[in-house]
Amino acid sequence: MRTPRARPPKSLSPGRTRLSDVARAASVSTMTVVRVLHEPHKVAAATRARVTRVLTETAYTPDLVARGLVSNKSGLVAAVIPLLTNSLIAEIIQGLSEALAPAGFHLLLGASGFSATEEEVLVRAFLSRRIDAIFLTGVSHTKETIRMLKRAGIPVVEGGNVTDRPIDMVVGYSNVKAAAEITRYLVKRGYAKIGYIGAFPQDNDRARDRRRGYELALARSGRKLDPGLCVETTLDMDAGSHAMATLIKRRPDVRAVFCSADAIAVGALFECKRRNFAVPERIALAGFDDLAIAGQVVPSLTTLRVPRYLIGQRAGEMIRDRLAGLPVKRRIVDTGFELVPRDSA
Amino acid sequence: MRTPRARPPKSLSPGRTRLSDVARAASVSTMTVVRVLHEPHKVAAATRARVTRVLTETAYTPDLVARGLVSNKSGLVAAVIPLLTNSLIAEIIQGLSEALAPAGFHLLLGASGFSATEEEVLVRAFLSRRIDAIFLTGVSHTKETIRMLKRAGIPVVEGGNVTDRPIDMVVGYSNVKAAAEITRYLVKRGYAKIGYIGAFPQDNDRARDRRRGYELALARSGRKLDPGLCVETTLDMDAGSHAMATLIKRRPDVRAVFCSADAIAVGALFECKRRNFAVPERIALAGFDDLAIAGQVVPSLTTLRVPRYLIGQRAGEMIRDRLAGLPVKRRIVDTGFELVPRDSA
DNA sequence: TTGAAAGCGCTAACAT
DNA sequence: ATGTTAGCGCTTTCAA
Repeated sequence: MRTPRARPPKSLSPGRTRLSDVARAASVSTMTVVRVLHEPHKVAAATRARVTRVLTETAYTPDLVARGLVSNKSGLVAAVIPLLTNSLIAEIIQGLSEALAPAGFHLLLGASGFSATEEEVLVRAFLSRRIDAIFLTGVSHTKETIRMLKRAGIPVVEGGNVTDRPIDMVVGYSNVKAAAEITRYLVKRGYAKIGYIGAFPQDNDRARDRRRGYELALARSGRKLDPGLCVETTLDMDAGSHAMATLIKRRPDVRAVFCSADAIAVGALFECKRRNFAVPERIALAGFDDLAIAGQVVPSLTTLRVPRYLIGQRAGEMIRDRLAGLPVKRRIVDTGFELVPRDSA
Repeated sequence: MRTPRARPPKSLSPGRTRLSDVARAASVSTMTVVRVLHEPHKVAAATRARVTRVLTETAYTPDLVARGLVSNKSGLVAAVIPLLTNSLIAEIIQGLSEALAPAGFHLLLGASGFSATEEEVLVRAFLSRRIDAIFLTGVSHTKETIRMLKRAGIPVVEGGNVTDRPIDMVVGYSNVKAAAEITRYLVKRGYAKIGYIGAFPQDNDRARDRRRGYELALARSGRKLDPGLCVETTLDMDAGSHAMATLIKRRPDVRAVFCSADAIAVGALFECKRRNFAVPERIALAGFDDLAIAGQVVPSLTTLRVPRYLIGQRAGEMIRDRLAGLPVKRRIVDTGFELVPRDSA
């Protein structure tokens, strides 16, 4: 038996058609098939027709892993977010996904659970996959994360906050300014004691900055800061209710509360309702994000509108343009925010 | 000049350390480095120490693309979902992600926008990446999607609904039964005209089945179906408000409404409030999902609790076990649901 | 215990 | 217009 040709599909992929399969079936070399795929005009019409037919017959789809190995481009964009169950973040990712999909990029998603070191682990792993670019939530990361990313030299977009010194690019708004603006609004309305309920600031620069903005606005208005008026908690509705209960117990004379997220504010609002504390007469409330629910609840929630979807979309566009070799005019995009005065304060 | 050795890093990856770099620095062959990485006990202690040192010094991380090419395993699990900005889905993905991450799998996410053909496009593309497994939302897919997946032979988990004939595995609950149960509850409470507001059923078997459950329960109770009592819309709070307005206008005598999602129900609830329609006295309302907001609104929302996070988590576990070669006892997991009677109906 | 060779599926560079 | 060669970075035989 002289069978150096009896190659039983050594590859583990059972049904997959390879370039070489197509080439053999069309009696051409693999390069000709590659050309039909990438530069069809360079192939004679007859040959092209034959190859194309085989291509469709065998339902050939390129192996993106092999292609990635040689081209050194994966077509993968990673996004590291703290938690997906958060309207703000989910919308950013939806925007990112929709901007990237038409350009042929796939999204690799990692949840860090509000941990900078976990973020670092994810970034390292994603770099091992030769990702073409990455989106990070927020602007504070471990030194090692930054080092790895700079060394990799890929486009990096930080999102949801702003900074003068981004790793590469950043798109978001100033959480400090936004929180200060809404706090100032409460001050102007004349509320005496203004409290704060926000998310834990640990590895969460957005939450940290919102609290800073609150403190800054109060200080500027000449008020004394009372840590007892501030409660930090997890970022959900039930936590908002509990935090409100805690705050009322601790400072019964609290007159207004700035909540660093609408989810928290809505929880706080309903806690007030259950206690028959009129809003805003007894306690005024302000939120942050302008979720759909904010406009629906009664009283409707005074809050701060931030362009969630847009942030993801712009981030995706910046990545897309950079990878296409186009110039990206601005590396720092401040999307701004908008105060939305409603009935709760 | 006799320099066949002057290889200026031909690879485009600038800083990346390769296996061969480590090998050279440690004066061993690449195979020895591979062994230190995968079967350290097979390497002499001294050699191992030397290699390990170089490994850390150079901060070597394996190239997962190259590894994937030869091992035919990518370490990638894909998830195709309709839309991320949906608490139900976001929580499923969060559960999936958390179950998969410890096992070292990365998540490739694709949004189909409630389109079966878009899902097909994504599945095809993901298969080109040699994904190890895939999660699909719902149980209805194009024939081609199913064909490709069966041919690929990878673990497939469909989630969020149930079926007797999954492509491979399925974890969810019966949307028909759940919707029927809550509708039956409304019937038992004695409400005369019971309406329905739900998401568009196009390429959305969960929505379709919920409407079926509603119709089934009404029919079984001997009631005549009135299409005028049913409104289909998009899946968000504002749409819920509008749909409620439409329904009230069309059937002013509607006495109760089953909303196929809490987001819709909450929108409907606030629409009733704005019209000073007492809930449940004038109109009773029931939702579906048991989002956090359902327990908070006043009146609290009667709804159906489904284990969102758990569905993703179980799906992840099934995938993990299958890829680890462990036997998966049940390919069809019915997580069930739970009626949550509250004040709105 | 260690290494040499071959090849995963594709593409860039160089022939013909 | 088409084909041949080499090689991406890793792992799997097979040898030494």
